[in-house]
Amino acid sequence: MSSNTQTASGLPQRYAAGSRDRQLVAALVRWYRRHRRDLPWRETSDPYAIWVSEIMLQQTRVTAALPYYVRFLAEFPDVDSLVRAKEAKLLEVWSGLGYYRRARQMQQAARVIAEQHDGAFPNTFEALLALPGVGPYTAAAIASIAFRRPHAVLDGNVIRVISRLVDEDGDVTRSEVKEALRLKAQSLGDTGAPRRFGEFNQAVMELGATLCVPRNPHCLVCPLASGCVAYKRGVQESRPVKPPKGRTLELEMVVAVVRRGSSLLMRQRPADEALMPGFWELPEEAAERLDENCLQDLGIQLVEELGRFRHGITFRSYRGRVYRARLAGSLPRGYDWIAAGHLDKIPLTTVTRKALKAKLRVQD
DNA sequence: AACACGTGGCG
DNA sequence: TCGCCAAGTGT
Repeated sequence: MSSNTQTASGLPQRYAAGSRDRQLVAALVRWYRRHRRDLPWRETSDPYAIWVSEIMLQQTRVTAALPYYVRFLAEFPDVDSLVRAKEAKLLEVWSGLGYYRRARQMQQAARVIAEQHDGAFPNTFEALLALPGVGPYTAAAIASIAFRRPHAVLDGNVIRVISRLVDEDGDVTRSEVKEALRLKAQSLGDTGAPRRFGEFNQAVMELGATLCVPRNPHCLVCPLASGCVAYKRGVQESRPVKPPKGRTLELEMVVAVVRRGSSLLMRQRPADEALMPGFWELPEEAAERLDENCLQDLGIQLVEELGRFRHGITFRSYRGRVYRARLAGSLPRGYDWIAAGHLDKIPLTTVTRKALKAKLRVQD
């Protein structure tokens, strides 16, 4: 499959491959070897460590993932330690990185590896794809980087680099267009050494992350410039083509700081909650419009505004206000008093971390 | 197929 | 400030 330039359905491939491509790929790999960033997951051949890095890098920048990667591997150095990890510890280590489902899925995958693969890391694209949290991108990345198998990755970087290279003008959110780009990436990688496909994949991604960036790409120093159709036509800034985004929904949010001595009123989100299960948070309410009575159902009366913050999730944008508040009735269901000194030992939602930070700013 | 999921950096 | 978007996956 890897060297097949036809689609499974027998459709003709969309972009031609030739000896020109081989030269471009060679130039790209030379550039990569010279300019690649020193990153810890590039210094290991341990499939487990490479898997951890690939999961963390999903929709996440290298600079954001870096400290988490180091901490995670120190805390959970192998499959076995991840299987045995306490959920609270896992979430604490992941807290702040985002997409928290990834952490739980990693533990599920670790269990699958321990139980169904006898602890040996799966080493084929198909077996990797079967792991929770591992999709086509991550399976191809691990297969090529850790196991030297010839599978092209398709991520945001590859989409950008290849769509510019061939001047793809179709909407890259469409699956047919993405598949055409993936096939082109595969055929490019197939012009090089099969067991170096991982290096090719990383070279394309590194190019996308550092030179072939969304705005103001550095085409003058790009190793692919001589073969880049979009650059030739001067339309590189207009590739890839994506549909316009819908408008974001503006919402208000109120967060209450209720103190008892040096403790704060907080609740742990239920384990079956869709959004950030198991995380701790201050009492909060969100709606289009909120007044000072908004937390009365919990018996909470707002006293004084302490600070403001903003928070956005997908298409929703929250304007948050933090209030000093007091508890009129008894302890609301699901709530507890948490010692302030304990806050750095439990996983907090980002809204709560932002609220506490906004409050500190005001009180300083 | 279209959405939801988090967060931070950049122009 | 604000929108874009980053080494995607699951539903």
